[in-house]
Amino acid sequence: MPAGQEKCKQVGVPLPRASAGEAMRARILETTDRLFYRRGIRAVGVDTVAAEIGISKRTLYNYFPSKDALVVAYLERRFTPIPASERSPVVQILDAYDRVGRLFAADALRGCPFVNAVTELADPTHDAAKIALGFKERRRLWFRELLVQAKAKDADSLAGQLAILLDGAIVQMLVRNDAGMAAVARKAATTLLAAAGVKPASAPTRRRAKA
Amino acid sequence: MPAGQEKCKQVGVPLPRASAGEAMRARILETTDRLFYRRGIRAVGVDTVAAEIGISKRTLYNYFPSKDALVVAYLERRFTPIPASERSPVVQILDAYDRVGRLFAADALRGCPFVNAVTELADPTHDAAKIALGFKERRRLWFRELLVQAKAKDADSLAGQLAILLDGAIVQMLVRNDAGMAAVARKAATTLLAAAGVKPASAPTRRRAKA
DNA sequence: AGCTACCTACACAGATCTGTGTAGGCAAGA
DNA sequence: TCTTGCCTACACAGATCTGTGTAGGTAGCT
Repeated sequence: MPAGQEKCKQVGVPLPRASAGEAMRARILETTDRLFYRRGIRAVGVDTVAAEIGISKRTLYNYFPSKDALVVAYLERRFTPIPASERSPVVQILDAYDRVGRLFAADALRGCPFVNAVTELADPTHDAAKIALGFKERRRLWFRELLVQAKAKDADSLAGQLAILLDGAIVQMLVRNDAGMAAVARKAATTLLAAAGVKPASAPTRRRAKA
Repeated sequence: MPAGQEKCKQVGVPLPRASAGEAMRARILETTDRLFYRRGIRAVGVDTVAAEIGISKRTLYNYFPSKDALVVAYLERRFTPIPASERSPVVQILDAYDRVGRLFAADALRGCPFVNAVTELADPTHDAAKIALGFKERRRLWFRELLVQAKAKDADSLAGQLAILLDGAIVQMLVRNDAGMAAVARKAATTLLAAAGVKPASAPTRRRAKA
């Protein structure tokens, strides 16, 4: 969905202002992400977003027709592709737990944005619910693919278990305000992997996580 | 915190209306619970609660001085003591996963009320955050006690892992709209228990969950 | 210079929310 | 009967929110 085009009415010009429109859109989404994620979607008004960016509310509504559209764009922007990795499947899986732990410790994690949106909006028919479902499903399939590569027994079920562990760790970090829950989940993941016949990378629990 | 007393100003009367006040308070909290939990705290106004009960907003504010107080009372009411059980520790633990699965299948579960409150209010200093933390900690300690009884290895760490699994299952049920995630978490719990030297009750995964 | 597209500032409609103020009804007990 | 306490109905203040309407400024392109 390219922005800045629907305004040009097919006049044939090579979209001279398209990049400017894209930049503005990016600025809006950056600030929206920060505010919606940190303070909550319902707690942040459109006025606040516009004021924080330094633009008028009118301009914001020129880029997004409604707050709902802004919410959807916010979640779609969070739905970034998983970067490919050269490392072993088991390391990639266990790294997922380390990553959320590090993010929380760096005060960059306030729960899962998709889960938060589902909770805040409380409307299963909202597009946000579909996006959240898509995100969870993609991660589960990613886990499953890695488990197949690692020749784990019952990769399908185990992928779901590992996904549950990851979401549980995020929730517990939020409520307990303790980044250590990520390591606890990681340890459980290690046990589950071992039970599925997958050997851990090096040491079973501890791993150097400098910075 | 007994209600209906602070109104009586110590005149010596044996609280003639105390029971009526208690009943009203209970009615308010029942409806509040249903609305806050199903539709969300921020989405439900005080007007809506009063109208649903069939009382005036003024009366509601006679029992609870603010919406925040109502939120706190709502969460405190959810913080019920864990009923003691005669059954084996392992069965009690695994039953926790079955229970959330059954509740979700019966459409009586829309995430964890404590986690939802933390997410919706987005304020770590709110009393709701403390109550939520207390709830999570109590359940972890309950798991730990049961694990000690079951002579599990490393009961302390395992209790945290099982708690993460339970919260993860609740989150995933909410987002995926699939009660089956409870059984997935249960299976992971069984694996973790087995790895800790604890034997499952009867069959390792399947369990008769009629009704 | 003139045109066009985008931007700002600002007001405003209309809805919603929390919390209070007031006047009066009604039932129980002295 | 009279008082007291609780309830209702209703209006309202004041804040907030989404979304729109309008007038005018400004920068780039022809």
